[in-house]
Amino acid sequence: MWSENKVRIKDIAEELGLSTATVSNVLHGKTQKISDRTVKAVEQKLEERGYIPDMAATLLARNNSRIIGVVVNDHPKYEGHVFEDSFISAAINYLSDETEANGYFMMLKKAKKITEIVAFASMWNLDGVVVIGFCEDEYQDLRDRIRVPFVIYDGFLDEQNRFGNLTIDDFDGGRQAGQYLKEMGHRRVLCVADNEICMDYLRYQGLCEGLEVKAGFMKIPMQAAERELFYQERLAAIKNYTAVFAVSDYYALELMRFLQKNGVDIPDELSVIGFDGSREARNALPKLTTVAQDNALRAKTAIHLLLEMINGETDAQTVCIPVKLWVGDSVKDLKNLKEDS
Amino acid sequence: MWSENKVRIKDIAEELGLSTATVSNVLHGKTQKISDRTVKAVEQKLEERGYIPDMAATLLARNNSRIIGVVVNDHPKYEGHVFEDSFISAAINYLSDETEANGYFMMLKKAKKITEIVAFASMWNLDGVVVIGFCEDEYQDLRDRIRVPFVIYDGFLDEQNRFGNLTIDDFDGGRQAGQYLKEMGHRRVLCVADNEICMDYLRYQGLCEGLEVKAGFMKIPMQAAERELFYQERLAAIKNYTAVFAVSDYYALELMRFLQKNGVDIPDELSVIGFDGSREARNALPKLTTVAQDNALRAKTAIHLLLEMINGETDAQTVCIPVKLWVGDSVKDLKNLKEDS
DNA sequence: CGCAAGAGGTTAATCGCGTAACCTATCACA
DNA sequence: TGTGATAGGTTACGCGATTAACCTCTTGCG
Repeated sequence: MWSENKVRIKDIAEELGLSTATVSNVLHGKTQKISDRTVKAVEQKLEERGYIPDMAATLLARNNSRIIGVVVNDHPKYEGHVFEDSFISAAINYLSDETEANGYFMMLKKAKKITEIVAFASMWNLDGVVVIGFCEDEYQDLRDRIRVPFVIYDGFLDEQNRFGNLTIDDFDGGRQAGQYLKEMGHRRVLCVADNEICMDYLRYQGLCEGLEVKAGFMKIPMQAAERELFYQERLAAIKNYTAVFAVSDYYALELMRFLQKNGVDIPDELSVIGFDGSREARNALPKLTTVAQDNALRAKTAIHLLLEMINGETDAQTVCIPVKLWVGDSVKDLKNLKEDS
Repeated sequence: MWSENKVRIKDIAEELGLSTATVSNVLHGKTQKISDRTVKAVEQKLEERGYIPDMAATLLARNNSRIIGVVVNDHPKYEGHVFEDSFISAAINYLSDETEANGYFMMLKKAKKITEIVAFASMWNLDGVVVIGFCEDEYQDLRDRIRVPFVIYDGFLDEQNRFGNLTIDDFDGGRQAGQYLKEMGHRRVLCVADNEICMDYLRYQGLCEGLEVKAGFMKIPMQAAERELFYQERLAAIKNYTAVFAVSDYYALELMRFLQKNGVDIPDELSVIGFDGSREARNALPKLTTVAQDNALRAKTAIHLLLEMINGETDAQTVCIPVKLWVGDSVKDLKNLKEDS
C-alpha cells in the first residue's frame, strides 16, 4: 500500500546467488572467510537496495537486545506530567543521546510499580534499565525480581553498594553555596527545606561548613497549597536574614516570587540561592544563583556504569557526581559594593 | 545470573500437557474451541508462572507491531536539548499516555534527517509515526519514502490534505487575545513576531479582528543575542502602546523580563499577552495571560488520527485543534478599575 | 602420491510466538 | 448404518536474522 516491500537479507542473498549466512557475516564484519570480491559485492548490494535490519528478528536471534530501558516513576505528585518536569526531561534528553552514542536503543516508560519495570525488562529483553524516582525499598524489591542490571539515576548514599547508583555530593553542594555566601559577606543565612533528613540535611550541614557559622533552618510544608500562608506568617522572620538557601530551585523560585510579590527586592533586600541548576533558574528575573548539577555528566555516568554492569566489568556501586555553583544575579555582594556593568 | 529463566509459552504448555497453540489461543481470547476447564487451567498457570510475552517474537510473528514511533527533529536551534523544550516535553508526555491508553507502545527518537525516520520505521516495523518539528518539503519527502502512515504533530494549514496533520486555529487564537484586550479597554496594541508570514501572520490578523482595530506590528530578530539591543532601541516606542501581544510565550516572557529589568511595571504600565499556554507562563511573575493550546487534546487527536489512518478508516487530513485564552495577571483592566483581591 | 590445511563458502537449527490447516472422538439424525 | 456436524484440540510452518557445524575445492608439502 505504501511504497515497495521491505528488503530482507534473503533478498540480498538471492540476488547475488549467495546464502543468507554470508550476507549476515558481511554485515557483522566477519569477513575472514569471505573473499574480497564477495564482500564488496554484498556491501554494494546492501547499499543499493537500502537494506535495514529487522529489529524484531535480530532481537529474537541473539541473546542481547542492545536496548536500554529508562523507567520513570509516574508519581502522583507530578499529576501525570512527569516527562515535563525539568529534571526528568533533562534526564531523558541526555540519556537518549548517551544510549545512542554507545550504539544502544532507548525505550522510555512511565511506571507506578516495580512489577511494571520487571515486565518491561522481560518483554523487550532489555540489556539494562535506568530507573528514576522510586524509593529505597522499591529498589531492593526490584533487585530481587529483575533479571538484568539496573542503575538508579537519582540515587542516595549507600555504603553497602547494593545497587548501581548515582548520587551527587549534597554536602559539598551546600558547602559551595555557604562559601560563596560567606565571600559575599553574608552571615545571617536561612536554609529552607521540607524535611530535616537525608540529602536535605547534608546540604544544610554543607551550608554551615561553608559559611563557617551556623545557619538558620526552616522546615516548610510539603503541600504547595499550604506554603503561601506559611511564608506570609513568617515574612518578618525571613527578612531578618540577609540570604536564603533553598534546597531546590523549585522552592527557591517559588519563595523568590512570593517575596517579590510582597515587595521585597531580590537581591537588594534579600539574597536567594537555589539548588539544581535548572533552566528555570537561568531564566528567572533576577537569574537565580544555584548549586548546579551537571545533567549531561550524570547521564553519561549512568549509561557507562550500566554498560559496565551489563558487560560484567563492574559490580553494583554508588558513584558520586560533583556539583558546581552557578552564579546568577540573586545574591547581593555585601562586602564589595562597587558594581560592575 | 540474575534470578531464574524466562517463562515461555512452551513451558506453560508442557506443564499442562497441552500444545502451544492452545495456550496462545487462550492468551488471545480465541476460546470458542477450547473447553472451559482448559481455559481456566491455562489462565491459572499463566498467572502462577508470571508469563510475559516476548515482544521480539511477537512482533516477528505478526504483521503489525503495535508500536508507534515519535520522532522529533533534533534541530540545531535547540542545541541538543529538544526533549527539554516545554512544548516538546509536553508532547512526549501526553503522547506516551495516549499510546499506552490505546494498547500501543511508544518509541521515541531524535532525528536530523527524513531518512532516519524511514529507517526507524522500517527496523521496528512501526505501525505509524508521529513527527514533530520538520518542515513542509521534508514531510513531502517523507511521504514518498515511508511505508507506514504518519501524523504531523505541529502541522500547518494544508488545503490539499496531503498529510495526517494537526494545526491549531492561529487566527482564532489571535482573535481571542484581541477580543480580551478590547474588553479590558486596550486599543493601542503591538504585535511582536519574528516573521510576517504563515501562522504568525494569522495570529496577527486574528488579533486585529478581535480588537476591531488595526494593531501595530514589530518584526524582531531571530537571533536571541540581537534581541536585547533591538528592544533597547525601541523601548520608548513600545511604551507608547498599552499592551503587547507576542506570538509565543517564549517571546512574551523574554520581553516581559526585559521590560521589568528596565523598570517598566507589568501590567500597570504595560500589559503583555502571550501564545502557547506554557508552564513558564503560569509560573511567571506576574502570571502571563496567554492563548493556551490544549496539549493533552492535541496528543489525543494525533494518536486517534494516526490509528484511524493505520486502520484504513480515514485518509490523510488536516485537523484543527481549538485554542482558549488563559487569563493570568499580565493584562491590566483599563475599563473597570475596581480591583478584586 | 597422499594427506593436511586453508580458503570460501553453505546448511540447517534456533530464537518465541501466531495461525491456518488438519485430526479425532462423540453424538444426532435420517 | 452411514453421514455430517461439532467440540476440542494438535501439527507444522513462517516471521527474519544469527551462528555452529559442516562441506568442497585448491594448494602446499613431505
